[in-house]
Amino acid sequence: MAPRTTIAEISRYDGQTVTLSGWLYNKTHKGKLIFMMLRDGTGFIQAVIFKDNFTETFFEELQRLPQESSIKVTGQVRADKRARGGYELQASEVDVVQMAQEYPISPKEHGIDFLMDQRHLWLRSSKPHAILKVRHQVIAACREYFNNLGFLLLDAPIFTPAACEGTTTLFETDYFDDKAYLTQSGQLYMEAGAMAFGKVYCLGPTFRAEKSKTRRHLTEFWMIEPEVAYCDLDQDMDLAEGMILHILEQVLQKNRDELELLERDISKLEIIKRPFPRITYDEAVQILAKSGNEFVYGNDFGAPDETVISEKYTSPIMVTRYPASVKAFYMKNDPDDPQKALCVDMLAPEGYGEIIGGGQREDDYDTLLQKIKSHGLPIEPFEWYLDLRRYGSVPHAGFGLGIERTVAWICGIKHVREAIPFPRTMSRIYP
RNA sequence: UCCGGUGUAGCUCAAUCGGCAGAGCGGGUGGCUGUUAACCACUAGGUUGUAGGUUCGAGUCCUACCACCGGAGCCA
Repeated sequence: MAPRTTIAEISRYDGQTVTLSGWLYNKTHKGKLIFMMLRDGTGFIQAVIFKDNFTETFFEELQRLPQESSIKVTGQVRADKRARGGYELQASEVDVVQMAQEYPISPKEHGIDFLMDQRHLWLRSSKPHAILKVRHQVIAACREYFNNLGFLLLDAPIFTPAACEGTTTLFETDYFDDKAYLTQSGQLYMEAGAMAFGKVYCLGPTFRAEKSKTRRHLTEFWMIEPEVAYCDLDQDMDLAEGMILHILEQVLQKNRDELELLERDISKLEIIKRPFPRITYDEAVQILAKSGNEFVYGNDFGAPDETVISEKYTSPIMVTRYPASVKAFYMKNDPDDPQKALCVDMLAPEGYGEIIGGGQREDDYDTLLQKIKSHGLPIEPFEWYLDLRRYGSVPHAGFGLGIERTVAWICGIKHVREAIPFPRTMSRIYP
C-alpha cells in the first residue's frame, strides 16, 4: 500500500505515489479531465483525474461528486507550474468514503449571517482556517511567554459568587438553591494566586451580559490574565509589552501563509518595536483636544476617541493614569495624584482599540475596604479578597489580554466574531 | 437600549414613476485533455420577512411586528 501522507508535507514526496485522505474542496472538469481541489486540514492540493485511468461509470460519478464529499486519492505527486501550490496529484485511484449531500457554502460570496448559521461547516473554508491558525499561535505564544518567565498556570473558576464590577453585566445561573454568576474575569483569583506562587496566569473564557452590538464585542470571549506579586505599574507595562512582542514575533515567523491569505499588510506588524509609547490620560486628552474632538475631561474614552489617539502612532500604545472614578474599585490610586488610578490600557494600532486593560492593585486593607463601599458593592462576598490584604499584602499588578481582539488586529479582520471558532453574541448562540 | 440601513430563487443581488418577478452563481442534463470562483448549450427552481391597510393594480406607498447588518453606550 502506498504511504499515507499529508498535503502540508507533499513536497517531500515529489515523484512518489501517495494516498491523501481528505475532502473535496472544489472541482472543475473539462472533457476527459477532472480537477479536484482536495483538502485534508493541513493544506490544499489539486488532484487530476484522467478519464482513461478509470471506468466510464466511475468517471461520471466523480464528475458529479458534490463538494465536501470525503475521499481518499492515491496517485503520483509531481511538480507542475499549472497547479496552485506547485504540486499536483496524478490520480490512479479514488475511494469515495462518503458522497456528500449538496453543500450549502459555494466558493462564491456569501453574507455574514448565512455563513455564521453555517459556522460548523464554514470552519472548513480557507479564511476561517487562516484566522483560527493565527488564534492558535497567539494563545501558544502567550503561554510560552509566561511559562518561560516562570509563571504558574492557575485556572480560575467559571462559576463565581459575585460581581467584580457590579451585577448588570453578569450572566446569572441557578446554583442549586442559590445564584451563581459566570465569571467576568479571573483577576481576583489570580491575586490570590500571586500571593501564593508569586507569578501566575490564567487563560479561559469570560462572560459579559452587555447588550453590546459592535465589532469589538462578544458575550463569551477569552482572556489571558497574568498577576505578579512585588510588581508595580511600570514593571506590569514591561511585561505586557514583552508579551505582545513575543506574540508578533511568533505569528510573523509561523503564520506568514495565513497572513498572506488574509491579505494582511504585514509591514504594519513588522515595524512594531520596543518600546511602545507610554502616555498618560492627560496627554491623551490633549491629543483629542488638538484633533478638535469634543471630549469632557474626566470621562473614559469611547471607541472613536481611542481611534483618534492610537492613529497618532504606528505601534500599540499604553495609556496610564485614568481618573480613578472611571476605573474599577481594585485599582490603586497614584500616590502622586490621588485622583488618578495606577492603571494601563494598551490600544492596538490601526483603530483596533483596547486589547489590554490592567494595572497595579490596591494593596492597603483600609483603602480597599473604603473603595468597595464607595462603589456600592457588598462587603461580604469580598471578605476572602480582603483577606489577601490582611495576611502579607504586597504591591502587585497584572493585566488581561483579550484574545479575540488581539487576533482580529493581527489578522486585520473587521470583526471579533471571526476570531473565535463559535462566536456568542447578543443575537447568536447557534451553532 | 438608542440611531441608521436591509429583508426578492439554495446563495449574492437586479426590478426605472405603483403596471408581465429577473440575472449570475449553485443544482440537473449534454459537450470539451489543463482547469484555478473555467467555458458553451439546455433545464428545474418564487407565499417578494410576517400581519394589516391604501389602490383598478403593491416587491415598490402607509402602519405594526420580526430578523439581520452597521454605529453608539459599556468593555477586553
